[in-house]
This record gives sequence, C-alpha cells and structure tokens, in this order.
Amino acid sequence: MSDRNSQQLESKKPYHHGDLRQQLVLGAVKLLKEEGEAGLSMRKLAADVGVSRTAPYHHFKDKDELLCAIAEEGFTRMLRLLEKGAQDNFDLLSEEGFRQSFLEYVKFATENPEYYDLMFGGALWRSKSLTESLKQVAYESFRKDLRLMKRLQKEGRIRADIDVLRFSQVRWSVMHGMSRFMIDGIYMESSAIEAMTETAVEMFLKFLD
Amino acid sequence: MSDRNSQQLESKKPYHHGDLRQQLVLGAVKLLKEEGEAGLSMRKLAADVGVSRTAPYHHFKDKDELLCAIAEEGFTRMLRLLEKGAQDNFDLLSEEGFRQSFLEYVKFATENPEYYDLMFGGALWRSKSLTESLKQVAYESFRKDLRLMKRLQKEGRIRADIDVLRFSQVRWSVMHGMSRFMIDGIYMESSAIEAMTETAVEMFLKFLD
DNA sequence: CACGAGTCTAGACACTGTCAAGTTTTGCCA
DNA sequence: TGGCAAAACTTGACAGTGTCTAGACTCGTG
Repeated sequence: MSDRNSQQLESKKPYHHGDLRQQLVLGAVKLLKEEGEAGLSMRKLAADVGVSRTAPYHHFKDKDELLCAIAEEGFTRMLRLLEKGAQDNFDLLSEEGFRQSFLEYVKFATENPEYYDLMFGGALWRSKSLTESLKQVAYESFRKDLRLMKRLQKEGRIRADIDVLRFSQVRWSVMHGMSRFMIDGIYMESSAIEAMTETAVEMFLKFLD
Repeated sequence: MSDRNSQQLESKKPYHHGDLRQQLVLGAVKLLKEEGEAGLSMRKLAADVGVSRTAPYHHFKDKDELLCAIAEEGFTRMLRLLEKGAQDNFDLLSEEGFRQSFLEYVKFATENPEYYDLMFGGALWRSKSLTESLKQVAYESFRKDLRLMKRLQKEGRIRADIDVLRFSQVRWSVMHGMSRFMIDGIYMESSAIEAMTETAVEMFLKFLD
C-alpha cells in the first residue's frame, strides 16, 4: 500500500500502474545502454519495470513498435540538439560552422548508440513494421536538412549548378558512414573522429568554392 | 544407401556427412538471402542441410563463429571483385576510375547485403567474438586500401600535404554510408546511387587538385 | 583388429516473443 | 450513486531459439 502511494506521488497514475508506456521506453533505453541490443527482451523489461510479461503488449502491439517509439524519441532528441547547435552557430557553411555540425552529428551518434542504432538500423527500416509516426519524424528530418541546403543555395552560399539534394545526401552519407564505423567498433580510436572530420570539412568547403 | 552414394558422388565425404562446414556456410547464406537475418537459426539451418540440431556445433563453437565465417568469405569475395575492377581500370584517381571504384563498392554492398551486413555490422564487431582469421582479412582490406593511397601519393597523384590515412577513411566512410542507407532501405530509389556517386566523385577530384 | 579421435544424435534447460482467457481497476453516463 | 463497458493488467500456454551434456556411430591409424 505504501508502495502504491509513493509511486502515485512521483508520477501520476491514470490507471493501474501509472504511465507504463513512458516507463517502458525509458527502461528499454536503460537496458540497451547497459547490456546492448541482445540484452533487451520484453520479459526482462517488464520485470525491470515491475509488471507481468504481457503487460507491455497493451501499450505496444509488438516489440518492433516499442523499438519504433525509442527511435522516434531518438530523432526528436537529435533534432533538438542539432537545432540548438545551429542557433549557436548559424553559418553552417563557414569553415567553423561546417566542422561543428559534423562533429555534433557524430558526437550524438557515438554518445547515443542505443538510439542511433534504432533510428538508422536496418532492423526497423527493412521490415515493414515502421510506425507511421516514426516514418514522419524521420522523413521530416531529411526534408529539414534539404530545406536548409536549398536556403543556403538561394543565398548564394552554394553554387547554383550543384544539386542540393545530392549534396545533402552525400554530406549525410559521410556523417553516417563515420558514425557507423565508430559505433560498430571498426574504427576504434576516437581521436580519428576529429582528424577525419577535418579532412571531410576541407573537402566539402573546397567543393563549394 | 543409394542416397549416400549419390551424395558421395556430388561431393566427397571425408567422414560421415561430407564437408558439412562448407555446406553450413552455403546454407546459411541461402537462408539469409531468402528470409533475412531473423530467418537464420542454427536449428533451421541444420534441418535444411539435413543434420541434427547440434551437429553444426562440431564445426562452429558458436552461432557467432558461423557468422564470422560468412563475413570472412564476404571479404574475400569483395576483394576479388575490387581487384578485378582495379585491373580493368587501374587509374583509380582518374575521373572514370574513381567513379568506377565507387560504383563497384556500392554495387557489391547492395547486391550482397547478407555478406555486407555481417562484414561491417556491429553484431560481430561490437561483441568480442570476432574470429582471429576474420580480423586478419578485414584489417588486411583496410591496409590494402591505405597502401594503394600511399602509392598514389608517392606517384604525385595525391598532394603531399594530404594525410592519406584520413583520406582513405573519409572515402571509405562515404561509400559505407551510402551503402548502408541503400541496404537498410532508408534511401530507396536505386537511381540515387549514380547521382550521389557523381556528386561525391566531383568532390573528391576537386579536393585532390 | 582394436582403439581413440572425429562426427553425429537425442535429451534437456533456460530463455525468447506473443496469443488466449480471465481478473481487476477505472472513467463515465444514466 | 450504481452499474457497465473499456482499459489495464495477470496467469498459462505454445512454439521457437541457442547451447550444454551424455551417449552412439564411423573412420583412419596403430
């Protein structure tokens, strides 16, 4: 009884347990962080949160749907971070701005591999189990980047003969490739990040001239 | 009895079943191709090949060790392809050579996702279960690329002030990022490959001038 | 010809995702 | 206020997974 009350105090409990959905997502991220992808099971998660094995299925149709929810949160987190960075340093195509945006992207990826894996991992995208809302936020991210590039081109910061769609895709590919190599432990020395970024930035800036 | 004999004819059978190891790798690749990563289980594989569930464990300590063997084969396949390409078109840093090497890499990745996933997937690299022989062939691939770049720099095809290690890493990152986006179904239109490659090639060539 | 190594098998265990059927709790409306 | 449908939760069950152990077969070599 006192358990119940204390739980009611620290988080409003609309129905029985409380906001289980939120707690499941949080708990899942924690499990992923601590034990990796293999360590996240519905049953262990349920036990961790303190409900029966099948309780999560009243909030998520699937394990995939849970993973989609995490990925979705990942995207919003990332967008928040990148937007904040963009405000601090708006001139994306200055040498410093470009470098910063690159480093911030890879930093997010390497510091939040649990999220990044789900956001850009084949597990979700390749199966058709992509949640509609995840699709939306993901595509919005891509479109947002594209819009930014178009604006920069309109302002004359990118040559008119460059296809901004392809430019955006190539830029994202470099960042993605570097991030994946780091996360997956193929390039291991994190010192490489800065050096590689430096080379990449030089390349992009020279291309834009 | 006649089964045994016919099998003996089409493949030498040193012990009981025959070269189970090879057949397991082959069968696993087939399963991966047909049903994806989730569709490959030790038990199903064993049934497919026609042995008991635990038979594979006499040839591979782990499921991971099986996957390593596949990844290893993937590397040797890829190296063979790329080397053949390099012979046909030796001048890697000509516009056409650069384009070709790029396209060939992405082509291999998108046409053999079962291999590519295991070769560069976090599943194997992040866990410490990397086979020694896989590590060797993988690192040899990276070193090979680096040696090539060094040679090109010595020949004056790459400016002396460029750090070839970083150059090689960035180039590989773009190819890897593009490949991953395509394989994972995030960029879907395969027509994008050529357009993106075009942009990337322009960029690299301009960088080298 | 026997024996040990190499190869395969059946049985068992702990785990997984998820379905079906039942129980409790809640919000809402008469 | 009472009652009821719906939402949230539980227990039980099933098929599938990786992998361990103990035993059975078969082969090359002594």
